[in-house]
Amino acid sequence: MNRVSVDVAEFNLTRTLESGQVFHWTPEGSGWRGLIDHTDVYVEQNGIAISCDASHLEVVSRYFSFDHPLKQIYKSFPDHDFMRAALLSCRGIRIIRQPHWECLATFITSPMKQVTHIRQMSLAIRKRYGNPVEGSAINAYPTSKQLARADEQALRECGLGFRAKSLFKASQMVAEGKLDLEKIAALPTEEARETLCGIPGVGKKVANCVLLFAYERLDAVPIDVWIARVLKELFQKKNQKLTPRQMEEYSQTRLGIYAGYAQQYLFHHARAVKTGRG
DNA sequence: GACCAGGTGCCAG
DNA sequence: CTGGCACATGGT
Repeated sequence: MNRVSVDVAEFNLTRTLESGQVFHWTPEGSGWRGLIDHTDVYVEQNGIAISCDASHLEVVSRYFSFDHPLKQIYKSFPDHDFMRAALLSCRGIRIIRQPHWECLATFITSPMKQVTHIRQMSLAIRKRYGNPVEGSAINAYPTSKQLARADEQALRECGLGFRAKSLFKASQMVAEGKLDLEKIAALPTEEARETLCGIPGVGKKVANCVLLFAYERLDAVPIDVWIARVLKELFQKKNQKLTPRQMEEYSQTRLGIYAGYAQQYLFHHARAVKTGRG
């Protein structure tokens, strides 16, 4: 165990991990512990200094996207009061590069669930089906083959409710090779989205989450209940209603070329305001 | 106990 | 293509 430290401007570890992208990290000491794929990692932040085990630095740098040009991304944000407020309270959040299957599977469990519930289900699934990792209190996220060996009823016991069927079927598709998640990475965004939407339990919103959080499509905008409210706040003219189609259009044309980033800041800020943490 | 949560699939017009 | 509704679970 040999700790190293690197300076990263425009990075806030805690905000990033609490912004609803990823659900299994746990605060420990003055830092955070979690699994990056199968690697047990402990990360700390002191000012702009980020420290972790030397052997993890490469994995950590990629996972937390230290290469994203945050200054440039901030310049691309739309010029609105709410967006400025979101930047103030969310500064330093980076879009994480998650493993494809882990990201897809966790967001299949997300519809009509609060962030804390998604975390609970995710941890329950890891505990029941995932491989143990030495030094880690939680298991690795189970592979598609491991979940395909489960059954719908057992998945329901992890709190999934009606989402159990979708996750089970999706696991089978991937495990049987009917769907190659690695191939999706090479597709243009529109085709990648269509392919993802062919998976049970995956509609536009979940597809966009997966494109943004696992396939590096920084212009993908998941529109959930929170972002729908924000889009109305930003673009709805009074006495007019914003249709889903219009929200989709605005999200693509008015949030800048890093629309996914803008969306993440707006999402987190809107939630923080609501829960009194903003 | 009503209400809401990072929606999706299906069915009717 | 668009709007309405059922679908499970857990926390205020």
